[in-house]
Amino acid sequence: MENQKMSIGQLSKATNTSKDTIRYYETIGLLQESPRSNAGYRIFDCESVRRLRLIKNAKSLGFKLSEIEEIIQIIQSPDGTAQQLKLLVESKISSAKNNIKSLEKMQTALEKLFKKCPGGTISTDICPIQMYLMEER
Amino acid sequence: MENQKMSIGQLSKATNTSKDTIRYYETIGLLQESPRSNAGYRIFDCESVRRLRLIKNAKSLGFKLSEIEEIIQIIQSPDGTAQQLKLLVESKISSAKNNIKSLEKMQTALEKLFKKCPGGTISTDICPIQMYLMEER
DNA sequence: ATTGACCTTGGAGTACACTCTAAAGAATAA
DNA sequence: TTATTCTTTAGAGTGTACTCCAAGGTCAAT
Repeated sequence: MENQKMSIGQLSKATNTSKDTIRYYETIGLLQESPRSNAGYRIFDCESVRRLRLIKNAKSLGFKLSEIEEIIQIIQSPDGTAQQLKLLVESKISSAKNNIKSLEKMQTALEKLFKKCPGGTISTDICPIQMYLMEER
Repeated sequence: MENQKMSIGQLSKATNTSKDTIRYYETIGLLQESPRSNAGYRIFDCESVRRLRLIKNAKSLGFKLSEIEEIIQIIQSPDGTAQQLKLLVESKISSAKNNIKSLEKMQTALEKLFKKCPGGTISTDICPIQMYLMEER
């Protein structure tokens, strides 16, 4: 059970990742090329499961695939440091904050319009939403 | 000055939108086709400026181009109502809220990792960030 | 032997919003 | 006149992350 070999379909189920996605990750180098059976079938093991887990976790933190590639390189390098990972996390925090800020601005503006707009069947010509959209900014 | 005619370059400057973008908006139907000069040059007027303003304002509220097309149709239709616009605004509010929520979750998780990680030149093997990434979830 | 589920590949398609290119004609300033 | 700048088009390219397809080979069960 220690180093279980599995096909792409089994890896797909084990990690809840589509086969296409697994192959895609291989082509972009996020997953290293796996050994093949005589028939040319990919043979994965628990290392692939771990790698896919890393990718999923990193994605859930907002990292994109290119950034995850960086993370993997740091982790795999013998001279990769915690500081390097920490810096990536830090910059991701700041981009998350920026994104939140801009979404909050939108939300505020949208809510203002929502409150101002009487709704109903009145013409859009006198609707505060249309008026806002027409304003010069 | 009332209905000033202008070339695409002038419209581009007036609205701070690239010429390519203006042509692109035309091809996707967001900007209606404009009359042409003898040489085939597009001739725009202040109506185009207003339309582009609308697009920019709507974009700044987080609407995508396909949604802006909807907005324009509502505004241009004689039976378009304020209620229709209000509904679009409402659903945009809720998607903004969802996006914010998911970003905040990321931010929280990232900040937790940032605090936990000592940084420095320690190996990533004992780094809380790497550990988090390796966890099964 | 045959059926059905599995695997392979290259390549195209999707969504989104542009951005750039090349080749050509048109307008303007010196 | 000439040089520069402006405009046109179709079509390709960008970035992100897949997703789907067809045509074909493989494997396990009946």
